Amino acid sequence: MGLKDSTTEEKILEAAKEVFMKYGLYGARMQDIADTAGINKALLHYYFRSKEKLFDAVFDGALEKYFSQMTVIGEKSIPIKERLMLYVDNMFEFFTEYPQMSMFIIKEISINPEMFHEKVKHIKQQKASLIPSLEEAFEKGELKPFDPVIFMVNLHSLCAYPFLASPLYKVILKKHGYNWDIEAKDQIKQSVKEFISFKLQ
Amino acid sequence: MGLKDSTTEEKILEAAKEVFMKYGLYGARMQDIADTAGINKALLHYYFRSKEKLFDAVFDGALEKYFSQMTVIGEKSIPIKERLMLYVDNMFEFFTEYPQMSMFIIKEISINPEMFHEKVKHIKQQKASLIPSLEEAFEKGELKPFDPVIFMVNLHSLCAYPFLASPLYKVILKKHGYNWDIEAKDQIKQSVKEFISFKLQ
DNA sequence: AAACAGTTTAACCATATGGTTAAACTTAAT
DNA sequence: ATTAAGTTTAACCATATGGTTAAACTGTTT
Repeated sequence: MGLKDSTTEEKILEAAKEVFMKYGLYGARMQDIADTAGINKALLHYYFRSKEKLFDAVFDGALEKYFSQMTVIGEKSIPIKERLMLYVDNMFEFFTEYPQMSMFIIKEISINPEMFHEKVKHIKQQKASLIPSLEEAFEKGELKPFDPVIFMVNLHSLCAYPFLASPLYKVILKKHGYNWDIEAKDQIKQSVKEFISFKLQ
Repeated sequence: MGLKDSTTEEKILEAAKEVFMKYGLYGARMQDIADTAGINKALLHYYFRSKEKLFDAVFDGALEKYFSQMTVIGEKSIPIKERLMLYVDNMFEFFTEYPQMSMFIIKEISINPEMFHEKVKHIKQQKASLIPSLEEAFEKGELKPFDPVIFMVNLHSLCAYPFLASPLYKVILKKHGYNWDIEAKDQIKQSVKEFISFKLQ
């Protein structure tokens, strides 16, 4: 089996990403993927034995990329507040590049949680997290203590939701005279930083 | 055509809600809906002419319920800060009752934005919003001024995302010793209130 | 050039899918 | 009891769907 970067295999994976991310495992059609890749439908089965296997390749790739991103936490030498700001920058950059990724992952997990339970075991256990750094900062008195896990939930909410809901916001914000792609996204990033600055004062 | 509350029609709508919310328009199967409702597949077409019509009934209902909820903004006599806290309570209550609704609406809009553009015209234009009340509070000097639209985006992020991502959080928070259904949800609500309190000081 | 392995295609196959139809059933009005 | 209208069902239909197969094509090795 050609594990090398066959152009065909790449084309298939690219097309599969596009179609699976839009319609999900159930909603996606193999013919649609083949058409998008510009190849014969039988080739899909030649490179990936079945729809499920092809989906797994796409989903595993997404999961890996997503959790890698979420564990980019910067140098420990940098002050925690600055690291949090960089974290916000990273998240906005990531979600700008992959706006559908959160939706895809969350939706597929909600349809088939068992599968995720299986996969989460294979993901490198408990990767780097900002939580220990926050706790350290509490001890050193650099930050007023609060629950770091709940804080990270809030932080992710502020960063991820605008992208998740961007199909909605593109319509709604326009009514208020904002353009999502041009200014709104950056204004929101700025406001997230202000929001957490208040909390960190 | 029986527009009265026929038990069969209700059963169909209930089942359709369940299946469409889980799999979306493309992914849902009419047979699945019929089985869930415990009726014959042909009955679906008797009450709703086609899959699309049935979907529309479900989606329109969801859209109506969603936008109604988002425009419950409380009495103008109540101070703005209290009204915002009540707004948070309302959102958490709403998302607890309909945890899949945000995902459903956003996902379907992202697949078919044109349809949403059509429907949004029929929704009562520009329903009640907290934004004018915020602006009024700025003028009266009750609040330090900030962009009220962007603030509402942040507020919705903080409230909606935890529910959207709950399939993920149910797994991830468990690793940190939190149980989503028992305490985490309430702790997050509390933290959202603190978060916006900082901003409003 | 012959042999060979890897790749691609067209033609299939069985089943699933959205939808239709005509007949059977139910219920209330005459 | 008969009629009529609304409701429900089983049996179909055409097409879409995931998947298979055997043959054809391509490039490399001998």
